[in-house]
Amino acid sequence: MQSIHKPLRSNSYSVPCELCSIGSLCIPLLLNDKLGTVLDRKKSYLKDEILVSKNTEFTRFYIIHSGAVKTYITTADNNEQINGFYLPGDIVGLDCISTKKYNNNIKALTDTSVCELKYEELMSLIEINKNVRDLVFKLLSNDIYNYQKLVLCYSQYKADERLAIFIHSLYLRYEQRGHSSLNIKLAMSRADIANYLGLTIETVSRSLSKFQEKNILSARGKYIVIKNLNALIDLGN
Amino acid sequence: MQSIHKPLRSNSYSVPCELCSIGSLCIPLLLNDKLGTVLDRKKSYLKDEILVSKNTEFTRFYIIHSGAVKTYITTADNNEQINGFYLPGDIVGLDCISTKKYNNNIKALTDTSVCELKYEELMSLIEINKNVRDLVFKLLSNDIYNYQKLVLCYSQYKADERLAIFIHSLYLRYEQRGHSSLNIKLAMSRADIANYLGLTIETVSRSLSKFQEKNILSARGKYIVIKNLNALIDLGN
DNA sequence: CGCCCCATTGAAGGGTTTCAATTATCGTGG
DNA sequence: CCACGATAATTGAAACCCTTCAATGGGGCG
Repeated sequence: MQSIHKPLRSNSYSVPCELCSIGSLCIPLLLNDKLGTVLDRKKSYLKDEILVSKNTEFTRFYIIHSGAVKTYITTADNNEQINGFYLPGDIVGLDCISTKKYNNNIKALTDTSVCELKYEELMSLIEINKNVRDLVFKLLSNDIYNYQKLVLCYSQYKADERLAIFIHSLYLRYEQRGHSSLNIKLAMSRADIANYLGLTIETVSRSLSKFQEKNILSARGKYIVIKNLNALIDLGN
Repeated sequence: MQSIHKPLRSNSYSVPCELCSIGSLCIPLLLNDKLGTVLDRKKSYLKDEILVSKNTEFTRFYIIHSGAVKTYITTADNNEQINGFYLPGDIVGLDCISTKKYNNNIKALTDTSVCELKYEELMSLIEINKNVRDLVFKLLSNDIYNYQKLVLCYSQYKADERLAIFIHSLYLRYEQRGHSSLNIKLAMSRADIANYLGLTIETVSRSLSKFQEKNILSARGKYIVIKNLNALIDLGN
């Protein structure tokens, strides 16, 4: 069974540089001569490795090339609270410009390679390149918009609806990065999904089972096949 | 009874210009000669007046001078979903840079006066003033950070805790704007609070009653007096 | 192949919502 | 200034959804 899914979107999924959120404004492409000072390309981290600890000095953004990371804080009672999953093409750290510190821990969900983009050097680049400036504004603003949608998801929707929205958003995110497919390989565990959605593992599992009974999707471990995209969208209102 | 509270923080509460989120970088202060082209100061709106409708072209930010506004979308089933309250000194519209459209409706909660800051002109100002640029980056980044905290609030906390966090955050926001006081006049109704926190009116009301039984605060209509700030903070873990 | 972890499923309990009724507050006009 | 009506807020009881606790099943990795 698994062999049906595995080739469709494996852990080694990555975006070509021109499809990442930096897009055609990738700093190395713009400034070949500065390559290496602004951007350390393709640094690798192992599954469960911590890229960044909360409250350490903010020095650089992380742009996911392959794999995936989660951002989370540790609450007073030593629980994890995940507030973001980042997939290939995504940029991590935009929330840190104001605080100058990392507001979250960043941990690799699988083996992950990233481009590391130094904050200070990006800022100096902004001064001499209007396109880079506009891009960074756009990325920041888009991040806010995404969080607004997440807030909406939490405060308005029930468990089934939240999960439907979550899976659909994963579909859309892959699509935006040029991987339009009804077959999704989850980078994160059920526990991570539950935590992120403000639910328990059991509830997520039960909702997935309901979706399968309704023939909306099939879920087998980390492999999800969307069988009725419209029904999935409807569930999220 | 009401007369005890009313003078403490009335509807006419406003921040002096140097305490708003724009701070010492207020555009009119920086560029006296450009005043009027970049910023229309102190436009007034009546209670319940809609400043902006969702999906209209994004042209300007709104900086609250006095009063308050809420941002919200209307869901498919014609319900409101509030995702932000903006108090004097706050800036509205940062999420619109990427979409070039307003992502939310903006409505005045009370009679409200705002500074209207044109987007295009702010952008040209950014090119010639590094401080303005850094400020805008900071505001954007801070907005992301705030939404992260809101997401945390939703997914991790129960009704009592959410409400405690909400009231405490109002206290902190007034404090940051130079109005440090345990007496808070709510700009929004119970219905708005409930909607924002993902709860029902009844749950909010019951939680408030519990807080009063524990002598943590007193709530009378829109007037709240925090009687035990530490206990309130503890409730939010 | 076997172990361990992750995921699934079931049943009971708790918190929030829903529905309903009452009380309080605000704005308006006499 | 008080009275009135309309709106907002509070309180109660039942229903529902999600969580919690517990047990079973399955998949991945050494």
